[in-house]
Amino acid sequence: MASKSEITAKYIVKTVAPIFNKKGYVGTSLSDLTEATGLTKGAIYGNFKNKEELSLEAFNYSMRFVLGLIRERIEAKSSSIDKLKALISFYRDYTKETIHLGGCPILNVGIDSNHLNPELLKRVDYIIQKLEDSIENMIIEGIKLGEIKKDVNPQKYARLIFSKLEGATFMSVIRKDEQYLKEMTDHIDYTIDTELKI
Amino acid sequence: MASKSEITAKYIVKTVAPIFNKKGYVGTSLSDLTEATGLTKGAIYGNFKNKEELSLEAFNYSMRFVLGLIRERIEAKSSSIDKLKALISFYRDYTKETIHLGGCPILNVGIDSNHLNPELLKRVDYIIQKLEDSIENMIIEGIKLGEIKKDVNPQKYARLIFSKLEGATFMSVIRKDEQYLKEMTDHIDYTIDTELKI
DNA sequence: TTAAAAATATACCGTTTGGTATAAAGATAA
DNA sequence: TTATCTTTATACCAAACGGTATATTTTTAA
Repeated sequence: MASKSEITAKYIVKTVAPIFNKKGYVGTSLSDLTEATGLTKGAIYGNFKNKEELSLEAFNYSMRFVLGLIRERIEAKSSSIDKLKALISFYRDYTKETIHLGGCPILNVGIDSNHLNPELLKRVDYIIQKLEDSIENMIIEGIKLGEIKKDVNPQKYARLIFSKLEGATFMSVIRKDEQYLKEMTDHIDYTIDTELKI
Repeated sequence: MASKSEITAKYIVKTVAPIFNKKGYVGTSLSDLTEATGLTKGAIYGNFKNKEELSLEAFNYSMRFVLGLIRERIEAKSSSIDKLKALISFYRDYTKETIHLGGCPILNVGIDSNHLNPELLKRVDYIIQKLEDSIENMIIEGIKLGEIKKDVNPQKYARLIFSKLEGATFMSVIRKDEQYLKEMTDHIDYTIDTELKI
């Protein structure tokens, strides 16, 4: 059975995750956190060492959420091409899927931590690597199973796809225009059909 | 003749631009600014209304710098395809070109201002639109002059190209790996040759 | 039901924040 | 050289910052 503080800790993380994601680490004050949670500093500092630890947990929470959605979509598919396209399809509605988080945590926390919080940046780097590896492995698997052309460079292709997705996400989020993600995901789908598929 | 305060104002903007770009608006304190400039609050507030105005001027300065470099490269070329490729080529070394600014101001200030500073965000939006229009016009010109296929959608293509460039920039900056920008610019060059060029 | 333990609230700390009023210094023109 | 005007430095302000010690409440287990 979960203790009281475990429940509180989870509640805090869930509640403050969108705030850290939107306002950034320095932009988020303790009073933002107490106001949003309805708790006091005592409750927060009883469950977390300091603001930095909480912000790291908040990022982890946001990423678990996003990665969970991605995993769901991918695991529902069997072939490599379908898995790849399921990932792309997820990003087609990415702004809607992550609106309650306040945008893409990779983008937000990546930029936010780049010159201010090396530990958080390391975590972002790790997550990106993980996602890229996942794309790369889909392609490798596709080649093995004869679904994808042998001369495709899996790592290079994974990097390109992920960069494109993040770029379109940035544009859609900043400009409040889904068109960027729509067109980019269509474009990636097209290249999968023409350049990857056998 | 430039007055004393005009020179000082320019010096301040130039000096603080990389700080705002790296640390963001809230992450940059007045003491950061006095320390970097060697001036006092009196000098700064004698030349700028407040921190917000200065941060806007800092972003404008950074963008003038970047746009100036781009313009240089593009104006050296005559054909539309060459202009397009000059822009792409600029982004190939984008991290090096903007390292003293502390990364891409569009990316940094875009994310930073998105949930905290609507006015700055509007300015970022305007700059993006301007750059996209510039790409779009190159393509339109290319179609007119018979260099680029007629069935290409200039606006759509401009959005795709710019999103790709920003995405790769993000990845290269965050992961400290030029490979993303190298591969992406190669890829865009390739699509120009295969999809645009007649 | 009660005593111990755990979790939360309150009250406070020194420091830093953005900003300003005023004093001092520097430039300018007569 | 002097008086005026502009620019910068100094000294100060209230408010907000992250964080902590302690008091109070709530949960837990006997």
